[in-house]
Amino acid sequence: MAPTRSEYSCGVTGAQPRLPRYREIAEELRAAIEGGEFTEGASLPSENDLSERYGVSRGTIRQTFAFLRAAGVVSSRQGARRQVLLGGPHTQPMTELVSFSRWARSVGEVPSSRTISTGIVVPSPFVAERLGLAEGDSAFHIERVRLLSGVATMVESTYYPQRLAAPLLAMDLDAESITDRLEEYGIVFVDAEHSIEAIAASDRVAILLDIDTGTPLLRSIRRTTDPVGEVLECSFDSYVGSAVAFFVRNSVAVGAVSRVKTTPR
Amino acid sequence: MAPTRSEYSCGVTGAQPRLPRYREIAEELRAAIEGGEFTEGASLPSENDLSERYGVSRGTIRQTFAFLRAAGVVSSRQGARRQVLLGGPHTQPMTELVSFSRWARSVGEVPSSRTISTGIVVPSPFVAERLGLAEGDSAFHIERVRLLSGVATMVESTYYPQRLAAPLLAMDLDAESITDRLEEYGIVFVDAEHSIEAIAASDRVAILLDIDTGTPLLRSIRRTTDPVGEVLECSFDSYVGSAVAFFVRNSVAVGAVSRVKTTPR
DNA sequence: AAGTGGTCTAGACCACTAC
DNA sequence: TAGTGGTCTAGACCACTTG
Repeated sequence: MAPTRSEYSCGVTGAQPRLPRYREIAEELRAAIEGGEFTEGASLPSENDLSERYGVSRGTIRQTFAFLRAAGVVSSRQGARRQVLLGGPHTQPMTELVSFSRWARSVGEVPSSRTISTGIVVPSPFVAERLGLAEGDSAFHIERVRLLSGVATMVESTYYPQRLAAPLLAMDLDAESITDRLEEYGIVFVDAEHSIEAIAASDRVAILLDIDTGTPLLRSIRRTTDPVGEVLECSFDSYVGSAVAFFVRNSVAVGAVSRVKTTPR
Repeated sequence: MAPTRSEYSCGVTGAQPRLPRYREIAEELRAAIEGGEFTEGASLPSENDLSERYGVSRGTIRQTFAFLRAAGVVSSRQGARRQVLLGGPHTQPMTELVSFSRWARSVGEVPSSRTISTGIVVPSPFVAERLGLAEGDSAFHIERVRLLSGVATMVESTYYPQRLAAPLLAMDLDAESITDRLEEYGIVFVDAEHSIEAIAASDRVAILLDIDTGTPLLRSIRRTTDPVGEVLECSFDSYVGSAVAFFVRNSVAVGAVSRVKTTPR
């Protein structure tokens, strides 16, 4: 039988693209969990309960749970009710993970930045390969110190493909979120790879962050791509070790993390 | 209509539980990708192609891709063919992420370990909370140095609930994989949370790892639970920073990683 | 305009859990 | 044994991309 939702197609409120039904339900459940209606370890209603309650098919409810599970909010095992996996850091990861500004605001801090240098450079082979450039091709480079409510927290050294140089040069790098502004240009970050390691602060970075040389830094090397798979940036983010951590939740079913042996570069 | 697979129920070969069809197909596709049949960025066959080729419904193929996508193997966007997201570190993360031994073998190294201490302790409130213990309750503690082909690579300090003390005491900790052995007891690790940060090596850890005090370490605090949600371990793993990194791939759709502000402990 | 992935329905059987 | 989640089918319409 055909779907019964007469309002199946997009609303014309003009606002946002409207979430699919299974996402709406996911957000309601997430809100209920964060609101304390279901505490950590509590059992959630069954799929049949929910499909009746929301007037959707069981398949839709399963989509909802697949989403919440990937987000690390619930666990499930065959035969038993699903359980809540503690609140933990709330998750809206992709955008927040890529944008320092958005993340900072989401944790209640005021983000700011101090630009150290910008310009066209010929990147190292390591970066060139990740940007998909031929050897000798140049890239646009920005180096910034990022501050959390006034405290220097990270040094960010980012390489962009040349085609992004124009919009980037037109921005006030210290005042706006690059990610937000690029989004207005229709440039969207959809996939990212992060390599997370611990390194010692170089003299240069130590001065920028106002710490001692050799202090442990948490460095994330990130490569971000757009919907078509084109590389948008390759960034080296060095965080003051004592200020930031990465948090990962994974289950047998969903695995996006792995441990790798580093080969000296 | 009912499913047409007459062999729908489990085979009786007695071997392993047999993978569901969608996983079998996923492994075939993964093998094709790793075998170079589809290179990075290549387009994959359409869902209709594959459902015909494998003689399954489109829904099953979609399950296959949901799995591969969560594993970070493929990307997808509405309207276009799915693409291969580079080989990267091969993924069988959960088990490998939890077991140092399995991981070491999977990267072609020989794992070994040197036990520093074992015993019943009253853990810190931080650990007690994570193990789900009341204040003052005791836990079983094991501290080991882990070596990769003879090189000290990590110090592992793990707390287990008391009920695991018996099986643990019966093992030869330096010779066997705890994870593997516990699995034989029917104890399975299904969910894990990792907090990843950079710290400086203490005097004690420096001696154990044969490095200088203050050297950057990559520390992962892990909490692992079984299918019912009972905590199985809380572990502090400190890796020599130059030896190991964590690798994460995430997309807008699947987010298991987040960045957190650390509060000094 | 044709093709592709995204969303949704309705119904079936199975494996496992809990009582 | 009843209930729950896991797997699978068959078919529908939609939003989006590509030629």
